[in-house]
Amino acid sequence: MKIYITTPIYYINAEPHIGHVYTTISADTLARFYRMSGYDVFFLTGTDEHGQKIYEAAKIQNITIKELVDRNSGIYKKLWDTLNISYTRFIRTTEPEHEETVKKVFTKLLEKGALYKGNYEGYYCIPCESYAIPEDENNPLCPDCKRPMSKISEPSYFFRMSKYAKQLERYIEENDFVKPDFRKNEVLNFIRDGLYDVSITRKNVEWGISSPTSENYTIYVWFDALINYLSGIGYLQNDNLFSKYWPPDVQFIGKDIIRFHHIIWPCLLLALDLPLPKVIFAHGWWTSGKDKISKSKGNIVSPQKIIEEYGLDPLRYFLLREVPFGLDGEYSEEGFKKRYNSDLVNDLGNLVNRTVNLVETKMAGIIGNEAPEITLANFAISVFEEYEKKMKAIAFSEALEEIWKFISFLNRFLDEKAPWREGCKNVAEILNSTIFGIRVATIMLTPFIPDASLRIWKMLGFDGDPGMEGFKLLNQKLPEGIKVNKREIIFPRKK
RNA sequence: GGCGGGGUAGCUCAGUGGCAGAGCAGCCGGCUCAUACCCGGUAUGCCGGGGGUUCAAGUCCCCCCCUCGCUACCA
Repeated sequence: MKIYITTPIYYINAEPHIGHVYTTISADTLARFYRMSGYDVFFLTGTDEHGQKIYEAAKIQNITIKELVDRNSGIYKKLWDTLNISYTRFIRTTEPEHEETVKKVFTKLLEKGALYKGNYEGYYCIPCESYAIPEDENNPLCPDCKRPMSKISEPSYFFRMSKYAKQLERYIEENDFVKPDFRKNEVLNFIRDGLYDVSITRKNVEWGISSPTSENYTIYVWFDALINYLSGIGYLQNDNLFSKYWPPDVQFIGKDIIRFHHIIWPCLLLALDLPLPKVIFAHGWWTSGKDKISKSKGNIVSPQKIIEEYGLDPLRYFLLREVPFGLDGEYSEEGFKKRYNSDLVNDLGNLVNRTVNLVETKMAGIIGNEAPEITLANFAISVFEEYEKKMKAIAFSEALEEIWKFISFLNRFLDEKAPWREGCKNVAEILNSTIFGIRVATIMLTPFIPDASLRIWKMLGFDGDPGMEGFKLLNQKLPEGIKVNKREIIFPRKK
């Protein structure tokens, strides 16, 4: 069983922010979940490095383009290392293999008659370097930057997208391709209003892949960028790899790039006679003080700062727990701290700490391997079933809620059994069962908070790594004669 | 303007025509192995407004108000 997961490739002209981090952590968590489920996972991410803005930026900074793209791409790559992102491949659009694939795709589409030469007439925003349709033709302003646009006319290759509208409409109607569900109608309406052909080359862009034609055109960046999902697994280059993983099972995107991914991208694949992705999931935005987080609004949320203060896993946890995946979320320091203290410190951290403490004081640190108490064991099974269902539906916050139901159960279990009480008969059974429960919770938490989970795992005295061994560990009884390690506070209380 | 969501407790939201709910926050008390977890008790609502159907309406129908998306080349 294979699964192919992608993130967008990130445009290196911008500094990575919480939105990039959110998409990538989401994809990573799903990738880890499927790996633990025994799937053969290919997880692709990378950077988008072409376009006029990159060219200008290098000029302004007085460095070569190569220096600029290497440096900025490196910033992303390094950040993903910091965030524990388990990508299979980090693709860069400036790699020769990618550039070659883009040209091959262009040629293939041309041969199939999916591209034709035409003339682009419309409005152009010089500062944005983009074609756009202004709201008011009498006073054409850029929909993006609100500055005046000029009317231009230039030859261009067009992609015959209109031809695939009906086919795409049917695919969307009949499949769970557009996620979340409430986006489905938006996309269908858009298609039903009629699709235009889209221009895919530019005349005046100096930094990009040149078209494999006699004229000197540059392939427009979005076209170049979308092809990464193909070139990343060897399309037209490595047939074994490609046929093994194609089509994508889950593609993560932000809601701002739905158009490209739910319309243009599948049309492109239809033109190439390739099977369409199973799911493209558009997540929401993080806001702060009700505004979209952006540099210009000055309400930047720095992932690095959060990590310095709380650690990586609390950030991963917060992003996926706080908001139902797909909706917008409000970020605030107070909200973060509340989640942290309430869920990670009070519920999970305290459970682990009190249990290990009891094992130390009541059982000299040794855990037995008798079968766990029956209601606990049954609850563990039903929680995992729900968890698995939620994860497969990419409902991260709900999956975490399931885990927390179980963590609450374990805290209650301890309280009701009260193994610290004088004359408590079955201390060993109670504590072994609780440890068994924490072990189950830790395994389920691993895709979300791999580092903290492993630390808990080690503290309980278990060998190996649940991230490597996967969910099959759930069916095993506890190893014999395990001794817990020294107690450590995994999530220190804040303020 | 067109299409589609929402409007229910302080906050986030669940709610199949049949006694208005959960989580978090609050208050009172208990328990206490622990990074104060758990238990018991308690408060809080014109369920956006108006009309209708019904023995019975957050729930179904009609009208209105407010709000948020989408309405093509922003990676």
